[in-house]
Amino acid sequence: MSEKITIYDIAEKLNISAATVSRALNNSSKISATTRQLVLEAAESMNYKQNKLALALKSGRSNNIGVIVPHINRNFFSTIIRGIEEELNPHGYHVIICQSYNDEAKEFECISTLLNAQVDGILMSIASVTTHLDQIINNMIKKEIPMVFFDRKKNIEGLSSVTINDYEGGYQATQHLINEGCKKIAHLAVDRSIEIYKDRFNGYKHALIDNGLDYNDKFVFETKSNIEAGKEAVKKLLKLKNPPDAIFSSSDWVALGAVQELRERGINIPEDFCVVGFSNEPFTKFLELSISSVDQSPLDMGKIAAKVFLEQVKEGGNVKIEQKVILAPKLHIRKSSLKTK
Amino acid sequence: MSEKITIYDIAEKLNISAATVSRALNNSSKISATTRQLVLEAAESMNYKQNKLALALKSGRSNNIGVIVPHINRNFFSTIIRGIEEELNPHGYHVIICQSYNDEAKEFECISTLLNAQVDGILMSIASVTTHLDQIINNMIKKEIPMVFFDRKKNIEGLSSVTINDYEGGYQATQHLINEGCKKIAHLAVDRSIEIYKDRFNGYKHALIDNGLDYNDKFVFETKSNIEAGKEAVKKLLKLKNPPDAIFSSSDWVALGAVQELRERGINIPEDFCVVGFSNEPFTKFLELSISSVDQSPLDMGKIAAKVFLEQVKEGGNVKIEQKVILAPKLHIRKSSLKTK
DNA sequence: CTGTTAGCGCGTTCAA
DNA sequence: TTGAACGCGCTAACAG
Repeated sequence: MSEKITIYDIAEKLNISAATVSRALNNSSKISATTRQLVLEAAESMNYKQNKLALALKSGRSNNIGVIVPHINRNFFSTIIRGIEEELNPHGYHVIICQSYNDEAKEFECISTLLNAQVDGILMSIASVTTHLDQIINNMIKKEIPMVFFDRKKNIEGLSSVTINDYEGGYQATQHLINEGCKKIAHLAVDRSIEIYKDRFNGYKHALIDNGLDYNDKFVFETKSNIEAGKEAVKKLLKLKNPPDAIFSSSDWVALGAVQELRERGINIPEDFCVVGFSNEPFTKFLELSISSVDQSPLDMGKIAAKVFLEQVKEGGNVKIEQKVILAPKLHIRKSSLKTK
Repeated sequence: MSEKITIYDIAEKLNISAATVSRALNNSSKISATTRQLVLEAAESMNYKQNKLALALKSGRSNNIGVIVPHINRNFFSTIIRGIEEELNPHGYHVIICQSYNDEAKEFECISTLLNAQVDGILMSIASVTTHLDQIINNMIKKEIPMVFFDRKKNIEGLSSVTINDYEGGYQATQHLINEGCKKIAHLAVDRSIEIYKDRFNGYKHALIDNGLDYNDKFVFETKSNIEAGKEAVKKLLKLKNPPDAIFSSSDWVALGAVQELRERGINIPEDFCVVGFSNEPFTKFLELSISSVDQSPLDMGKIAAKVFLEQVKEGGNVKIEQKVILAPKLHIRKSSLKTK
């Protein structure tokens, strides 16, 4: 009864050709209103569903687009994905998600997988700076499969990206700590071979310099992006002869770990030590000791990345548009860094 | 150079037929070792990639499976998805994710979308109890497209599900509160038309009865699953003539809102009021006032759901296997409900 | 306005 | 062991 219904089935029933059915279904102009009506009704009653696969095979387009993120279970990334979906679904695109787990090899697999699945484009946040990526991206450019980076990008000619101004974010966070009276500000940087973390670090560094404070190598660590890493970093920092009185962390999770370790040692926040994180993960807000953090407006980032992709395909691949959208970061000041004035 | 390479291209190069190329690539037995070797080398050098779309059109299988969850940005669901991926990727399946946003109509769209995309199966957690679902699921059964429920299921003959024992979870949480000396335990239930919430409620109710405590309708609210709803619920509960001294919430987010509201009003937790949540979201653990919660082992749930799906397709649709896997919940006791003895 | 034909890329008959 | 032909379901080109 509900076996696969094709346009041939409905053509047969109506004693017309499959092509006519196709035209009726696709709102072609070259068809009479009556037959169109007939076809539509028949299709409805027979519970016809278009086979997207055949369409994809025919058109060379799958209407699927791939999204690659390091981790799906970070609010930042899941929110970006929501933004992408909200923008793309109305245009008939579906989103296939892969996780790179910040692993180069896994990321390579993700791209291959998606390309095998014949996606019409890839929106991604890179796991790391890899040379492998170069050749695969060259292939994509030749095949005219758009790739759009969000958040973590690579600078590749012809490819668009949507990022925030991470330098500015790092600068704002550090300036805020300085304004609060912190003199010895440490920085926990994650992996500075990735542009965003490098930029945040540079923002931090230049804010120090611009304010006449010393930049100190010993105050900067690269860590994993998790709670434990934050705890470890604090342990190391407090062992220094002249320990810091504040931390600007490029990761909220690291910031959280730092806060936990500091409190465990009886250090008062924010009176004796201030902490600022990055990403504005929801938990930073609802902790009793809420953590200041830099918001990256992930929903907008996702939506804009999707829009950039749509413009790319709209141009039919003839016009190469390379957009570099840079969003403004927004520092949310909370208890962890706000000394009562 | 890297235009689309088909088996015809490599057939032409080798002066053989496309069929032979196909055979070589698919490890057919009916081919000589030499030609196979030749084909494999040529394919490699020409950077041939199989067109999965054509394969899917031909075989009727896409190697994509759809996953539908209410929200992607809940750690519980994103972890389930990770479990599904970890289990399914090695078998060549890719995962397409859709969000139903707990909306019936949207959920209906998700299923249609996925079926249109010719997925080989759907793993889902339902948004609500809908009659629409029945007919669409009947179609899937006829078409022999497996559907597996996880967490939020519907009881439909022939369909498998992976859930936890929510009744037991509710019972454990409530028993724990009773053991801590709480006498008047309220329950925040989300939507009891959904089985899991009904079961948790029943576990709560029977724990009360089994311990000789009164069950009181006025102590049970249905709320949305967010922080604000928790705050509102507490406001209402505290207005009662004889207010409760504990809350068992079916949602961690609601529990968090409740805790926030209670503390805002200067009520001591856990001394004067205990709170237990459900889902074991990460934040429950790292709050300074950590919240007790019932863990649902989402990673296992995802993996098992995937395994159930794999067994289903392995049987080739001939054998109907209906599995109802029920995992054990695990209560994690934290500060919000542990009175110092 | 409608029908016929062809082809998207693949696997799988049926012959040879 | 290999090749030619076909069909999966659809749309686009060309006729009529």
